[in-house]
Amino acid sequence: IVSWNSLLSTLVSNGKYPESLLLFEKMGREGIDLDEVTVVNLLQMCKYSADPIQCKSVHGHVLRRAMESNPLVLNSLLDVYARCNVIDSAWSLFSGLERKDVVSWSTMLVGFTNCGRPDEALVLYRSMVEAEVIPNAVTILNLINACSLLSEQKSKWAHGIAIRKSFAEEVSVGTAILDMYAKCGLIESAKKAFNQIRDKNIISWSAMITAYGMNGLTHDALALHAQLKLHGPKPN
RNA sequence: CUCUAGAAA
Repeated sequence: IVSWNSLLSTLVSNGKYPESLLLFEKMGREGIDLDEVTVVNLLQMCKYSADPIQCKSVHGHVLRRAMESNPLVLNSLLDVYARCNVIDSAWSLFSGLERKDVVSWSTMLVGFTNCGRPDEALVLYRSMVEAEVIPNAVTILNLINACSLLSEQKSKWAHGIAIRKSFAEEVSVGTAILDMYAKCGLIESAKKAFNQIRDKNIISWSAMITAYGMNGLTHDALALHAQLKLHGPKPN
């Protein structure tokens, strides 16, 4: 089963969607028992093909095999529902969870944001705090993204949270903050956020460069690009 | 030896 799973996993991560489906059917024919790893791999493939029907059928397997206790399975399922235009299914699954971890909450947060309901993402964040779940860098990142769609006020509020939890100098969070300000046209704030990032990577640099570009500061964009070539990080 | 959420373009 482990070798089947690892084969399936490589197919899925290379985007070989039809091939993985074939492999899956073959597993069925050979009488291989699906375990939770198989299911998670299948869900990954559903999410790249954004296929709610497939997703339902995998959900069926989950129920049939009593895998509802595996958080990895549930969280992947949640994620797939959340991005297959069936946010409501995601929500009802989420509400039914007895044990929600940071990943469940964060997944739900992105779900709302991607569905164009960032206000509900904020409401969700508040419930998360009430539930005393500790947010991590990913959570904050998603919160920032939600706020960047709302208002400048909310954005600053989210930035404040990032600072209070000392996530502001984390690369990924810092880059999100930078980008958020860039989209509001607050180029100075974006620049400050950029400078506060500890270990800038390619993504932070290119975010800053396009930030200048978006605000018509072509000269600064080019200057930064030159600096990047001098002492910027290597692509990774 | 296999599995879940996250940032720029």
